[in-house]
Amino acid sequence: MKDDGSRVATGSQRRRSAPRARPNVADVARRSGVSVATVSRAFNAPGIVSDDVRERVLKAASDLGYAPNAAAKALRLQRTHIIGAIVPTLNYAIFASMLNAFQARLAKSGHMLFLATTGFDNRALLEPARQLVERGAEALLVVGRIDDPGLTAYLAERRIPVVTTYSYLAGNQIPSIGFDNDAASRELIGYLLRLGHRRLAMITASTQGNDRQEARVRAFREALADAGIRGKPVILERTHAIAEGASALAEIHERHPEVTAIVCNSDVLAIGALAEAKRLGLAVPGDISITGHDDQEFAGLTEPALTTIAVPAEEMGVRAAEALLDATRDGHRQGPKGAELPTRLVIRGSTGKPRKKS
Amino acid sequence: MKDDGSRVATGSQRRRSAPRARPNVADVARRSGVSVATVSRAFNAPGIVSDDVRERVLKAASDLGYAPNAAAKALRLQRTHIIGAIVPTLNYAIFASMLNAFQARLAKSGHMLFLATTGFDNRALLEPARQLVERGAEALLVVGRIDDPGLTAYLAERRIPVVTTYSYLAGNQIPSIGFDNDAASRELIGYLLRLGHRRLAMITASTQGNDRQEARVRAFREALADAGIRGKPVILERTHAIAEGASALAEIHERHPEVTAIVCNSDVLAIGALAEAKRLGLAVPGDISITGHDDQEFAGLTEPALTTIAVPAEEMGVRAAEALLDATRDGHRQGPKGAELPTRLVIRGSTGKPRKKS
DNA sequence: CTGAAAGCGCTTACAG
DNA sequence: CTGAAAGCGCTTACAG
Repeated sequence: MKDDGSRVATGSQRRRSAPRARPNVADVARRSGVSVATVSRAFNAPGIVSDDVRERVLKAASDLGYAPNAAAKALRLQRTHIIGAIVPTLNYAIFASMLNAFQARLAKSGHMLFLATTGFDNRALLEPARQLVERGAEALLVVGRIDDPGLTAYLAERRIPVVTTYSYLAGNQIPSIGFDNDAASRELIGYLLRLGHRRLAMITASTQGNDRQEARVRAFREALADAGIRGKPVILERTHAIAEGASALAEIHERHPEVTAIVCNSDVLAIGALAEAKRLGLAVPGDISITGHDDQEFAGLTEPALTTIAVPAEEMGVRAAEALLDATRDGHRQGPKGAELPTRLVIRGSTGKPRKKS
Repeated sequence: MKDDGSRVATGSQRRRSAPRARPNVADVARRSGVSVATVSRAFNAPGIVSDDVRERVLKAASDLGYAPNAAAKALRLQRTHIIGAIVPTLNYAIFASMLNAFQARLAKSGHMLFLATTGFDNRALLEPARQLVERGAEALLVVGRIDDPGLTAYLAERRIPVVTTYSYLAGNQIPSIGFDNDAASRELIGYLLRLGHRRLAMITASTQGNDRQEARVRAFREALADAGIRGKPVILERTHAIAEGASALAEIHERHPEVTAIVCNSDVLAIGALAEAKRLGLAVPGDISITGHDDQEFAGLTEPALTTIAVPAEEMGVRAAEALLDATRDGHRQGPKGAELPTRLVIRGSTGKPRKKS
């Protein structure tokens, strides 16, 4: 806890050597011959200060390179203008893109972003949330449904506005800005059924604490049932990686050769499946149709290009920022508002009619 | 600036209604029958407090849900434990990946991340840097060389440790953690020359305020000159987008049909070029070789897979975090240390011997 | 329109 | 080992 001595200094004999790194209101006040109160007002309520005094203060401040101390302001105002985000990872383009838009929107309103990354399991959200809040976050963006009642309680107790993204969850206690995972997957599956597919399989990322994957799996089961397709649906749960998509496809090929279409719950899994299909000499979509989820940039570039579901990543980021900014504004303390955003089924070359029965 | 009245309250009659959102040291002190000084010590210098008192304090704190106020600590300690990062965008996997590793490493040491995104032009770095620092960042990660002497001066004056990533710039005033762009590009170009290519073109992203692209362009010119290849090198400068890579390839095909190999300064540009080559009926690498830069995940998945340069994204993030953490530690105020990291030429299917002269 | 003073929530040198 | 008090840098109710 030792320092070079010039920064922290309690008592009266502070800063004897080098000039302090950052000038404060007192320095500006001295230089412009007014009180610190006036300096503060010149910045925060300029209309209330006489023109010449204001100019003098501003000039002095700029000469000195003065900028208000954020910690002091935060302490005094009980307002940090910091918003936190908890995302599974930045190594997934859709999250990165959402966050990019989120932070840009925050910056536009003079807010800072605190970022935490956790894995994909939303049951481990309390700790990072607490960290963020204790360090000053006044509101929180989270990806996916909050399952932990402890977290909900913690946030409610401190009146921290939260917005859940990715999944739009109607009627949930916590407002969500996202899309309907169930409907989006059903649309895709409906399209495959209409093409004539009867033997479908799903490759999903872990559903543990991941409501988005859960919803897609449920949609799959229900859509098949609704279509009168009997038998245990083929569903393989893997971790979220290209290689896992590949090995899952290999397993389906070996153990469920009747399958003609594979619904992957992320483009990453689909890419892996696609590569493995080629390796095995399967024609896509001739022998097997493959679909993805999210419409990452590379989805349009594979061979064949991937049929997938485009997801409003940027818009979720912007809307979440605005909802949180709003909920955090002084006076307006009634919680952020959710919003359901549309997805889009993007049909490309990786899907087609099922092969003739062999 | 109105509030619900229960949060900010100056004077003696504060919090008459609801209990305050967050308990403070005084609350804990009262509940455990000690002074606030002791409460503080129980947390920050536990060894100095008698066992039973410490336990009592900790119990009271936990009952109350006490957590220290970060702003107050920051003000008192003159230490925020916040580190800032300025990256061009999160929409580029390599930056996202670096940042992901950076923030994870910071979190492990109890530090928070402030993030700012600017475009690719490093001449616009002063404003975001100032924002970050004024809001409490104690150190800064920047991508690419800092060209603005105003920024260098600003940072030096406030003794803000900075680390520049991506480019390793030996002998620079500001330490850098990255790789040698020149050497990496030369290695790639050397490989193409050895394959027999004589007519090369380069597609680069904007070199404006982007030393990485600049270095690669320079390497290209010099490598060609060194190889005794005369004539004005074909260099197309585009913005950083798939479609731009595509249009650049089309232009090369039309105006420089003699070209047999195209060096793209990013995988994104290369992807576009690859797609356009196919569209034009050019065989890759039969008619034309195409290379990328960075080895993003999708680079191995295109058809043919992309020959490219793998870049140590995660490691740059981790090392930058450690360097900054170190430079920021109390006592140790001698500036972060740079490091040169290796790249790796990844040869895949998009490159081959040049076509026979037609 | 301006200033003196209190207080936001902490930590720590100083005394005991 | 513990407490009283000062002070980090701000803003604002209160007085003038």
